[in-house]
Amino acid sequence: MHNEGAPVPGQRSITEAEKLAAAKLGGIPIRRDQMAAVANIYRAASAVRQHLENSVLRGSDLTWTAFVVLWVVWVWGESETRHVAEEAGISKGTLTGVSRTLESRGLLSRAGHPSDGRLVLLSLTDEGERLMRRLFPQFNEEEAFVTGQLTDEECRNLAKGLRRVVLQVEENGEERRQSLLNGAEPAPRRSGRRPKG
Amino acid sequence: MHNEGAPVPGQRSITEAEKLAAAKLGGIPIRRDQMAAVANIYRAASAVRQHLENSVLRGSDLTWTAFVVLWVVWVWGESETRHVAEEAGISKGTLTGVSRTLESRGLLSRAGHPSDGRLVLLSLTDEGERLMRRLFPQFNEEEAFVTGQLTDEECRNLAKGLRRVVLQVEENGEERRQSLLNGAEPAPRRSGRRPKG
DNA sequence: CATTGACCGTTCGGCCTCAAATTGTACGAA
DNA sequence: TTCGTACAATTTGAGGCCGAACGGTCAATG
Repeated sequence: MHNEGAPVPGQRSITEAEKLAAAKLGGIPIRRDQMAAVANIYRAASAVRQHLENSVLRGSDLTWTAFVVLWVVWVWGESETRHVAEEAGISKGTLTGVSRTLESRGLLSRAGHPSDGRLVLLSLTDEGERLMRRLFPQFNEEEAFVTGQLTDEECRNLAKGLRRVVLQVEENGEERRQSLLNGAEPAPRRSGRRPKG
Repeated sequence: MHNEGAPVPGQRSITEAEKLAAAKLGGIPIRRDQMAAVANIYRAASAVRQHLENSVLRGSDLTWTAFVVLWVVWVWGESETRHVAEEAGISKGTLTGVSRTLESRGLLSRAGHPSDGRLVLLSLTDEGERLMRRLFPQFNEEEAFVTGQLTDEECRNLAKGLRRVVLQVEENGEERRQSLLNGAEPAPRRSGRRPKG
């Protein structure tokens, strides 16, 4: 079977996969180091999310996203939704749904902005505040667990490298995407709302 | 406004957030480096996924997950679904849906295993094969773009650190989660299928 | 040869997710 | 004051996502 040589899911299989991909492409050069970096970023993110959801978050029936939203509002205090969405890394549309769920559970409250009728402000309820005070230390302890094979300095270096990736996309991504389609209109998306008519 | 001090979304805001979180917890120690590492893993994963989906994948109307599934089948060849799900980092249930979508678009084909009636084998159609041959180089080029601020060696180091995180969770995660609930039955989940009766 | 237990992929419920369309508010200019 | 533009959050449609329940298949055991 093709899978015999890869009993360990992590490093082995990726390295193995790289070779197979190289063979597949026969001649066309691959940026292997970059490929490995991206693959492992995604893998690590999934693993960490899964572990957190199935340990500390499970007991409070929170998803990763719901927790992040609560966390953002907790540390920043009452905030406009667009800032929360930005900071939590989700779209405004997603936030509408998530915050409604959290509101229905009595953890979050939404209020109109006193002077600008377009804005909605999010803040934690007392119960939400209590929950975060209890949950965050546990969450942070699991962050320490998942990074347990790294020293403090290695964590800092890891974060530094990742920040460069984030900045690269945030600062140059839009331009890059523009130049990729050079002139063509951006491709449609199968899903998404349709025009009324 | 609370957000004035954080014009750059990456490093600044996280550092700022850490301070605010520290203040919130007043006295309770935080593992900052670990927190920053985890936060940036997730941030980077989202940024990279978003960029890829909105550049090379958009044109073929593929999601990240759909692409990864195709990629796995492409490099490993005809494979049993459980291996594909494992390798792609998604659950079996999700794979059922994704592979059905891909099959309906004529990119993937599913066939029963000749001798074991429980298994289903996935393989690319000719069209799927052609698509990947065309798409992967573009995908890899964007992987190079997002890691453009890192040298080859920095990419390797980044990958190495991330692999340690993945391995830590894969090797010790289950045990850790067990010990966390020490004795208690795992908390229920709000969503998920209900017993028939 | 029937039972049992292990394993496989599918189904299902409740979320999350995005981007585009929509609705509503704000504010400056005509 | 009405218009138009800008920007806010929400709605919507298609799909991804998980984990538990499920129904089918396999192989060993009695």
